[in-house]
Amino acid sequence: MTPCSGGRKIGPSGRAGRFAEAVRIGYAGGTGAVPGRVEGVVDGAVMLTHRKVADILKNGQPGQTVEVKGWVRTRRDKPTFSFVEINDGSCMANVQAIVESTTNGYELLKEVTTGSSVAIFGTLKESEGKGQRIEVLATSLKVLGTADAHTFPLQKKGHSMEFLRSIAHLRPRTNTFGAMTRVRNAVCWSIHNFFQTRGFLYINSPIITTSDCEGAGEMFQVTTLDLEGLESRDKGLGTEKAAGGDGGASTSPSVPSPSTLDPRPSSIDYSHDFFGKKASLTVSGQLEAEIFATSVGDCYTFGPTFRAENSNTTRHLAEFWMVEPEMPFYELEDNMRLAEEFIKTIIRDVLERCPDDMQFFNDRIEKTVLETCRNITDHEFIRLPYTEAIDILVKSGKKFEYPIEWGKDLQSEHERFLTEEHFKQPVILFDYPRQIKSFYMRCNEDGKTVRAMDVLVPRVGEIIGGSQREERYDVLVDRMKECGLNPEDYWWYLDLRKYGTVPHSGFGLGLERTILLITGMANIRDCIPFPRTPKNAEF
RNA sequence: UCCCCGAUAGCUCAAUGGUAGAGCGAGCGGCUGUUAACCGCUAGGUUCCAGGUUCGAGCCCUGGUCGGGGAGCCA
Repeated sequence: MTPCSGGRKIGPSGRAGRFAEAVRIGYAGGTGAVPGRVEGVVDGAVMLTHRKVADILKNGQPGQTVEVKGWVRTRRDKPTFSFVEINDGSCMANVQAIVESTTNGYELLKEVTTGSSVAIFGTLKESEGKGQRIEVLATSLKVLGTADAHTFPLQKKGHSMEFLRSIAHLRPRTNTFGAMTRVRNAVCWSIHNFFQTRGFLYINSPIITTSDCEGAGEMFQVTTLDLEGLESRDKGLGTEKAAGGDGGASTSPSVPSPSTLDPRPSSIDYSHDFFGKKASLTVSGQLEAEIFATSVGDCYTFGPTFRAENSNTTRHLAEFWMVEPEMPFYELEDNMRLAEEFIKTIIRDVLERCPDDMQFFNDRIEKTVLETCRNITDHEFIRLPYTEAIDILVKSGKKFEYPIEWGKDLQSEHERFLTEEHFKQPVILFDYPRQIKSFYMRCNEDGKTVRAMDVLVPRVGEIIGGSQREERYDVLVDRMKECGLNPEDYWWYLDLRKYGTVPHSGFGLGLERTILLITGMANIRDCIPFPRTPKNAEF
């Protein structure tokens, strides 16, 4: 996360100096910025010449002289003066400035349109109107940058999410995306804080991988080969598929991967490629996390993850952020306990740190988000074995589009029934049939199930997928063969079991799905600054 | 990738096969403190693209592009 402090050094120190100062303050300050708690002075830093809107609205007192800088949201003219509302992204609310005919720069008011940037110097006073505690009586107005009202796309009125996606470079200036950005930041802070306060080490797992068994989905290829010089092989969207990755379905013994089905002989010699072998963007940091969990202990990865599947849904991105903790000596029950505490802590932190933003989401986006959040923090998650879930679904008498049968993976409609209708709260499903789960999940003694777990939440579905890992060398080798995998390809993974193996567990949490859950946004593309989806990487 | 729906003014949407409309936004004017201000006036269009049917297509047909919802894959 970016240590974002209210205090920055200004003056001749220049950009590099300011950045260094910000970083230093971030480390010293520890908790980072909290909306509404912006400090004018931090750790001896030079006081800002201007104050953030969040600070003025929260701490500003009548009589104080202030300078406020930001972007104009709206201007309302009266015969002898104007109201100018300024937002700088530090909080949901705008600060209202009164620009009078006696204000220096009053003649510039024509240029003060929605979207323009201004610096206003003035005195704080109690507001005569309703709706705000305090406002700025301007003594001088400077227009930093105009925004042609004819062409500036953002208006005072609401816009559709689809339209805002088409102007992703300007949408952070809206209430919704300002709030989303602050909530996302709070979630990231909470994630690091949760693990750091529990002694987990943050592992920077690689983005580029040459492991063709990393799995969990179709991969984006990374190459420096001259593709235009190569004969087109009509790749289309993704042709690679391998086993593995948390929650991923296994490559069934009877179903070879698509790449082995390709009748065309490979004419590409990867020994000439940059890494000397075929390379891809990571689909999971789990393998790296397992290596470190079995050496330095509790750890987590947190970074971008890439899936080249041609998924066009409100819950999938081609590039998303995933948190993957991995813990030695944890069995499945410990894993579930940690996952539950993790989600609850994130939600509690966001509610505490972003109350205005959350109120906004509840008022304007989805009127049940606060209730949903409280419902999650206040109740114990249901723990339900897969087999019992099947029973509940069968006995529900509800007609589902897809049949319910032990051994088949649950469909979205089944998961939604359990979490939205039957229990009306998060459900942790565990002990899934071994034939629908990945090779690395620990086999149960019943010979039929593995120690997998999925955390299902209302509206979003699967938010966490995880498992206790198979730590028994021989069992893992047999399981790989059962899944049609060649153990030799996994020699280093097997080494972890060969030398000082320990029971261990882990899971993966989708950051954007967490944002979906907490904010009530309808589409995951609006839960990340710049969404990457099939046919979309414009910004 | 599959199924369904859609694309008209800057935005959100109307428009029986027969003159292309509204609200908001924008511009101008008015208003003694506004709060998505309010009141009046004005401007604003290659109806997604390419074909086809028809005397005539925003509307019907074919193909494409893009977008939305659902499904699959999964986080």
